[in-house]
Amino acid sequence: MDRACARAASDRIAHPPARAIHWAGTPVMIDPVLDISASVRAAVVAVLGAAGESADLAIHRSEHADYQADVALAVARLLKRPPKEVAAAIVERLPPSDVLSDARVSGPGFINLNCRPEYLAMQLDRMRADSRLGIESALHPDTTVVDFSSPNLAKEMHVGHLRSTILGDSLARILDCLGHRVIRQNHLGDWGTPFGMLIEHMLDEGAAGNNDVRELSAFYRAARLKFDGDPQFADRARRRVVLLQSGDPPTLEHWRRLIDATTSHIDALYKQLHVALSRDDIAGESLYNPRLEGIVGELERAGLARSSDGAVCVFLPGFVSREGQPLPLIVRKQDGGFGYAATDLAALKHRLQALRAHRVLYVVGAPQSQHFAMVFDTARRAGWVPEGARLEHVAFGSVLGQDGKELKSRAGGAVSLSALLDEALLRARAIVDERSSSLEEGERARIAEIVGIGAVKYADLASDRIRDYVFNWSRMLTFEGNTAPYLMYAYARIRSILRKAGVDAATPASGPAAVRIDSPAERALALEILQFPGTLARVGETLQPHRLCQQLFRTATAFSGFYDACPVLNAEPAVRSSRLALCKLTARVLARGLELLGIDVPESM
RNA sequence: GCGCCCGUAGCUCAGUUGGAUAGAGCAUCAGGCUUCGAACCUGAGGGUCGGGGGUUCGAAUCCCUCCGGGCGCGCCA
Repeated sequence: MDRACARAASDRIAHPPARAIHWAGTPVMIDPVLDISASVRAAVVAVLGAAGESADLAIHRSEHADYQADVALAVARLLKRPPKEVAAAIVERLPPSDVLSDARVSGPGFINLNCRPEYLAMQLDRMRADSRLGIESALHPDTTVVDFSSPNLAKEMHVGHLRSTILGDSLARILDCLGHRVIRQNHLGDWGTPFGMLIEHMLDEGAAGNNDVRELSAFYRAARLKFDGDPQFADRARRRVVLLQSGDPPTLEHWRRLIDATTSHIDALYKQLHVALSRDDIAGESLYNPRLEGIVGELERAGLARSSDGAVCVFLPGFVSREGQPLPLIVRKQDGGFGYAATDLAALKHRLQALRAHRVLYVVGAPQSQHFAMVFDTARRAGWVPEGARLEHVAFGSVLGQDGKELKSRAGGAVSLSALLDEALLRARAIVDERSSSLEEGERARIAEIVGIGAVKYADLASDRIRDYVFNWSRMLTFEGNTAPYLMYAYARIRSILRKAGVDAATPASGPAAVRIDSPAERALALEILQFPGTLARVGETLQPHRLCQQLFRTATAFSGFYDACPVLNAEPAVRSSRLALCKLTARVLARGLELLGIDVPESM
């Protein structure tokens, strides 16, 4: 288990376990590992003495029991006794418990642990009564900056932006849910040499079209061709950059027109994608322009940066170039202009000092890992990074085509994001029309939107982000296995049951304990549901939303098994109300989990 | 050349930071709808975890080495 849970577990030895449910954001310890740890810890201390206080209990889910503890194997060597004997001694010393029904030694020294059904039911009831579903709020909330999406000015968003946008949105939601103060930063690429080129081309052509970014994209390509082929134009473009950077009013006016066109384009896409990014979150490269001079000066005075071949560079130990020479981080170019290293350094300093961030996340592709390693290292050496602050490059793999080669926008082969989403909607609509032909037109359209967008996002989030991603329609829109539609279908079936039973779906439960755990299918579902808060806490540390996807998939699978084995509506009254409560709790977990991934759920489909 | 990442079933992927016989989905085969939604469920076959060493009671996981693939490595961002 994660560090937070381990800490909470040891607290429970010192203080009597609080059984009361706490409301309004105070921690509700749901995860059975916490209570199991307390019992096992007591037994281990009884066997080992003080050394047992710090021993790793290694409690986790098991195929052979509800949970297993591997602590005996780990500590056997310290005691110079056979692991099986140590395990038996620990089992012997387990205190009487309302948590565990049985514990036995197995294999070379594993301790298999089963929970009492009444205990699982009680934990579920506590979770049901909690509007936060047992998700603990961080005891020491961090201010966390999440830098993600980062489209470019005057260019259409394409598949290459998809991962950063979706991953960043999900991580921001999750960290926010865990009680941290999240500051979203959309590092819009709105500054640099391309804009001199664009504005110069605008002036040549008399206009830059209207506010349609698709036109602007063509405009961009035309300007680029001219820039590459016409040295005189290239010179004018470079001079225009200087005018832009020095704040020349007519130049700025044209630049703002580009900004307006771009923001209306990306706003529409964010809305369609259900990504929580607004204009207020835009902190583009231009924002840092006035500070670049000062940043470079500061680095020079600190002895970190020095002149090299006419540029100003930071040289860091451990970074070596192709020729074996020290590898520079170029903060100021030969021509006096500032590169993206300077901008990133200024942005980082701003986030640490003005925004007072404890944690800064960069949701940016893996190819830039060396760049960020150098930027972070420089910031530390400059003394900008407070003790304990974390700078993390949340790296992800490249988007590849079917041929396994990287999709590159400059090659002209990149699929535009809006075209991609349009196709996702069309394909989802065809499936919904076929499967849910009895529903009305408007209803089918709404479902197709939820399913289509959700499928695309989930396909991206469900695989480990560090791996390369092969862009593949059938992968995105296959509705089987670990996919959004599978989870949505489980949710829709629950909602159907709840509608028939007249149960309100969204609100926390009130009243006395109602859940009973009798059958194996109920137990399996209960154990998955109770994993939810701990999984979220873990994702908050590892920044791997695919672990949340995995957990939701296991929960939905367990529900399908339960659905198959356990009739709800026709069961006898006590069983019926218990199973209804289990259904409703499952629905809330699925809906909340998907919400944290930025994905909507349909009430029917 | 140096550095980082990846390599797991025919395909697409997990593997809870070192634990039991390496798990899912797709595909294949065999079953299950007069009962809450079959976009579902149950079962079967399918593996030298890229190769080889090492550490360990115990390795897909940690270390070394080799092979294969990708990316980065001075003025684009």
